[in-house]
Amino acid sequence: MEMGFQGYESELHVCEEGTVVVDDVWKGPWTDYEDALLFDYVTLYGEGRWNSVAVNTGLKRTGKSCRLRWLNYLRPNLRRGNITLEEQLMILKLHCRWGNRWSKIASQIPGRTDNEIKNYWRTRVQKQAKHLKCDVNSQQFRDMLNDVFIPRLVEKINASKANSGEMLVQEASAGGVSPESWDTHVSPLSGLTENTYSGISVHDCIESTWPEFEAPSWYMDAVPATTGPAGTHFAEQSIISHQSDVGPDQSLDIEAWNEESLRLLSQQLFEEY
DNA sequence: AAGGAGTCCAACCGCCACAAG
DNA sequence: CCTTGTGGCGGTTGGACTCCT
Repeated sequence: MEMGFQGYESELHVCEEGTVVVDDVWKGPWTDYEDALLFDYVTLYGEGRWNSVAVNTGLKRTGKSCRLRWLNYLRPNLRRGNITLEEQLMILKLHCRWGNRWSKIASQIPGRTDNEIKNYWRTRVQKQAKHLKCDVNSQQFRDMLNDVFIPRLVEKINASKANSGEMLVQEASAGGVSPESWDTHVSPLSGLTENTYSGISVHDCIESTWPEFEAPSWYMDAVPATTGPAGTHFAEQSIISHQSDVGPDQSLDIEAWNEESLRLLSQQLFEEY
């Protein structure tokens, strides 16, 4: 063995099922041994110099592969499980600001990886756009996010907070339309036509593909379920360019992360708009 | 029960930026 | 400057899993 990382000299010699060897480099799923080896090494010597990690441990993986495995799977403080409502809210808001800059978005959501957020966006959010037959990067879809999805998320979060007696998250000021103000925001956005959505009911779309966004009563009242958003009213607003960086990063200390800090960060995000 | 469709996610790929020589 | 090595990032893919008919 090349530079045997102590304790593992005799273990890394069998290529497990599913692993492919190309030019003496293993590809495919990581084995428990590889994980343990990488974890122990990085814990001992720290992150960085990933090609050295591969060489010094004897792992037949590329440095890139080691880095990815560490960041997306082995790194401590990774948060597992479903994306919470608060996290969904932050993803939507931060994507409005930064676009597909997944690592930057991930840096604001402790415990989540850029890969997770990217996957979430593709499987959940892009699906919405697809069902609505509009481009996920289009102004129309961003308006939908800001006017329908985000306010609804805030509503859901507040409902759950209210039940537990916690402080409420501020109503989205990012163009969010309250039930009371709905009729006063008569400003149909250009492009929001019957044709754009091909007659698909936004409500039906949301219901079928994104259950968390169970439509609130004010939305149901305003949007005819059979015709979709055409002819309905959306608050006119300026969408902050996803290219524009606003203020310094406000990363949280991962070590100190908890539900409360995430909630506070969510509030900060609203106040910035 | 079977198999086809849809979903999710880990892992890889290609490109780019940057630093060192 | 140019080349090379490395790390980081976003996009894509393939397989496992779940759901539906």
